[in-house]
Amino acid sequence: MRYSSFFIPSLKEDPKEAVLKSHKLLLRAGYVRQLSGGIYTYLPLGLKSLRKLEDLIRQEMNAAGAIELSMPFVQPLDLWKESGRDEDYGKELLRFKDRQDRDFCLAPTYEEVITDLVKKNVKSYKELPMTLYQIHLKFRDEIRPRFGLMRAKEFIMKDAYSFDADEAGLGESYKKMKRAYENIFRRLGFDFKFIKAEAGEIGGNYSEELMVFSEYGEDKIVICENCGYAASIDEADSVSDYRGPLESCRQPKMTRLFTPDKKSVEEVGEYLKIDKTCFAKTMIYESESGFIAALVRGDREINERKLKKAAGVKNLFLAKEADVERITGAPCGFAGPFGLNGLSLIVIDEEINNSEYWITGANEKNAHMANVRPGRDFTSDTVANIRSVQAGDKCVRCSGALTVKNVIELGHIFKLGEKYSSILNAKFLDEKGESKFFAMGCYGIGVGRTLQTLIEVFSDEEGINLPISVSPFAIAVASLNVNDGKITAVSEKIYEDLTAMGIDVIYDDRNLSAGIKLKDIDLIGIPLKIVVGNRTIKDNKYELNIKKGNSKEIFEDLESLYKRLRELLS
RNA sequence: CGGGAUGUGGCGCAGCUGGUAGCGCACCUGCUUUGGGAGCAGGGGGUCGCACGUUCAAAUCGUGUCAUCCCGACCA
Repeated sequence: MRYSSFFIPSLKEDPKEAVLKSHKLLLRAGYVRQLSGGIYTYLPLGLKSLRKLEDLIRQEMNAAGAIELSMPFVQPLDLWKESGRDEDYGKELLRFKDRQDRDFCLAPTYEEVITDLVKKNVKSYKELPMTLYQIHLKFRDEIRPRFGLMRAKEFIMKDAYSFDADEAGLGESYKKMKRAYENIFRRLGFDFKFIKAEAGEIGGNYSEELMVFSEYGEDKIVICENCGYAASIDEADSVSDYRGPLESCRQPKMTRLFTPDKKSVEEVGEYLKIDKTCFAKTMIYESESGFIAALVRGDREINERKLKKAAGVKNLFLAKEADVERITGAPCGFAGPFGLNGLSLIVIDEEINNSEYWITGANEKNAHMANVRPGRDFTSDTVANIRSVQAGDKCVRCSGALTVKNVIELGHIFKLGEKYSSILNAKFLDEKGESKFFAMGCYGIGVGRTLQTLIEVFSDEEGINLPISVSPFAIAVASLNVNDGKITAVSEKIYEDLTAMGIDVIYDDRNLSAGIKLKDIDLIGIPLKIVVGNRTIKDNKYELNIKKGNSKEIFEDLESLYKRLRELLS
């Protein structure tokens, strides 16, 4: 491909709408452009890279015995009403009507359609097991799309669905897919880990998320380096062996402390010169079944997912200031667990229950209370683990020190069991002639998100630095002066030779200064480049640059250069 | 949906105590240049997001609205 006849609108400066490094690079290197919030055009360069990534995924899916198909992006809403997920998905499901006034939606996922398809076309156990997949668009009307392709409303996903005769078969299909995922992400060069997860809207009884480690990941997981325990921050457990703060706090009754304008644990702790771990933080939440007070140790964060579970509620958010004032009788920042009005539940963390004395808010302005004792000075309805694990906490399995790491979720695999087959009445006949529901699994990879994560993980100061298997071109040939006949002749020959060798090459034949061309090639992420300039002609030697490691190799003749290239590309 | 911020040529920004819309880059023409974002000369391009209001006069002040981005709940 000649650069001059391709379309690569690169940007010299960082676009202001991008925050994440990978998002800036996607835009600067001319891979994508945003049309509207969460909706993107893949430019030619981004598309080339995407296609290579898709092919790599396809290879592993096919190798695992999965069969590719393509399902419609626009789906009749009736199917979603039948499965009941019409309501489950809520506003994320984008609905509209056709000209006959029939209801349709854009596919946020494809369980309904695939189940319907298999139900109508697979009748016997002899055809099982079967795994079908596609690499296709999905649309979820996200509340807040962000970070480029990381969370887009319209996005590309590889989704696979397995159908088995029974639970044991499902286990086998699931294992195969998991292995395929491991191959894919290993080939891409990622540092990743599977962790157990909640099933979310998709449902089912068992699921694991594939997490890639990255400093800028939106999710956090907890890991024990000692025994290999790993779980999402919302699921992770840690030992509650904390036993009480200060000796001086052990008093027969509560003591009032004057804390003028000191609201946060941070401020009060500093003012009183007392460690944050001596405090019990009281937070007031609002839920569909009323107001809830939740207590954790002062240095900890409440994990709202855990709290939801412990309180048995679906919707949970921090109460408004006015409500807090009404319930506690004091401004925000001075809440304590006693004498609260209009509360439906008090949930305390295990650590709070384990220890005997705490400092809490006094439920009056500018005051806190010391020597507050669970059971004596206040009661709780539920004791549970509602705190987020923090680094240094002890592992529940081996008591090793836990670490918390940022990750990006790129894949999610589920054992669905009979969830969809039973709702949609999808049955086959087994060897005894009995009618049975299919045992299903489903397996997703966010393909666009994976592309951006590759860029997030593999880039340098100059620009994108993708592995050759997914970079838009394998090699660039830069002619540094297109007005010089000799340079052009050599460049053209190399370009033609490489093309004849079947190498995916981009030939920078633009009539621009050398600096611009070299910068552009580095920015857009071409792993290898051959530079043809004055020196090439003068010394009659050929120069190959390797982006990874920023190294340079010189060759006496083209044959030895090509030989080296074949090596690098094999 | 709640909280915060920003909308000015293609991109990045200045102008915002009201009074002729500006800079850098990019773009077009010519000449010179070509090993890391070239030089000179000339040139084109903006109803200042949109609407209404205040005013003799609005990019500038007010109200509303839309869009984009950031923080939260959701998720590949």
